[in-house]
Amino acid sequence: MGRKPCCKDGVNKGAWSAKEDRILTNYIKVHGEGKWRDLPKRAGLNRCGKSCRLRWLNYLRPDIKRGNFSVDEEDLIIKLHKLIGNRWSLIAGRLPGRTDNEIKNHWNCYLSKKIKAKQSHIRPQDPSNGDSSKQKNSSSQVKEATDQAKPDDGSHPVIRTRAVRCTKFIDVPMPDAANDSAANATNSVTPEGEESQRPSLTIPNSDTNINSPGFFLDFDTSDIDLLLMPDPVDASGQCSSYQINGQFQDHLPRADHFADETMIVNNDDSVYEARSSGNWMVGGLFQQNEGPMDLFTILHSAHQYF
DNA sequence: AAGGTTAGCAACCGCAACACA
DNA sequence: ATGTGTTGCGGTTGCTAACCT
Repeated sequence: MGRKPCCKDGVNKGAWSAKEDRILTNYIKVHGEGKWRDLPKRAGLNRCGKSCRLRWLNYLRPDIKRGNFSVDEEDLIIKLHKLIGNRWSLIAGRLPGRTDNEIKNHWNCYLSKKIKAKQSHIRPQDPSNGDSSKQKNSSSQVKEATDQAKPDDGSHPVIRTRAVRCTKFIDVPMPDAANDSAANATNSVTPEGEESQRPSLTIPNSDTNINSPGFFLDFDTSDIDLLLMPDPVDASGQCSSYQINGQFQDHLPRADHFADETMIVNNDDSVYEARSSGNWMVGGLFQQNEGPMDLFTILHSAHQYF
């Protein structure tokens, strides 16, 4: 047996009337969002729950910003789209008041073409591509927009982000011998009886100085093969060292910083996100001024304190 | 003025992830 | 551990107004 169909026959489809909007808005004001499946019946609407949810999230929500996209918003969309592709909800999460649907539409109708025009201005059209002035149907336009997510050289394909919640931040005074740490990367057992400086345990929050020496704890390292933290030295977003599967690399394939210290990093087969102010972290740059350090070594050292 | 085309927007659909029993 | 229901996401379609010929 399959599941019950979401929308029964006989429910209203298409554009919402002002009356339906009013009923839905009033209902959600009183009862709150959620339970979308039952909502139409309880609210007295002849709509399917999915349709109600969409109408509320994309149109009726009071915090939705209407009107044209600002230049800053467009820049951010372009930048984020370059990094993470068609992940509209993630992009929308960084544009307060904008919905994923609105951003997607704006991209498909306007931004993708704007970028394409810009690129063809910089790079003359490949003659093998045929006559670019020919009309294109809407599905091929959408496909083009989707393909914009793929870098031209194909070197940094975006797959998807993984996020791991961490609950502890260890503020560790870096040892003076930090410059030895890279060499000790695979063997950093604190000698018996040697008094180590005890790190202070804090809960990461918006005040956590991610640039201070230290690291996040309490996430499953078995599922992480790239660990990064924002480089306090290099504000351009280019990090000078990092590791994948325990191997140090010379240069990050690509990295970017955002105002809230989020960093999304592409490498050959993964995308990771680190967000310090939201207590989220997936990997991150592992770089101290004195030189790169092996995260797992530090984690091992730190675990002795817990 | 009329018909065709394009752009912008709202909504639908299918699928996958998640939650929960 | 598994099955089922719910929710969220991204792709796509359809409608309408504006613009063009």
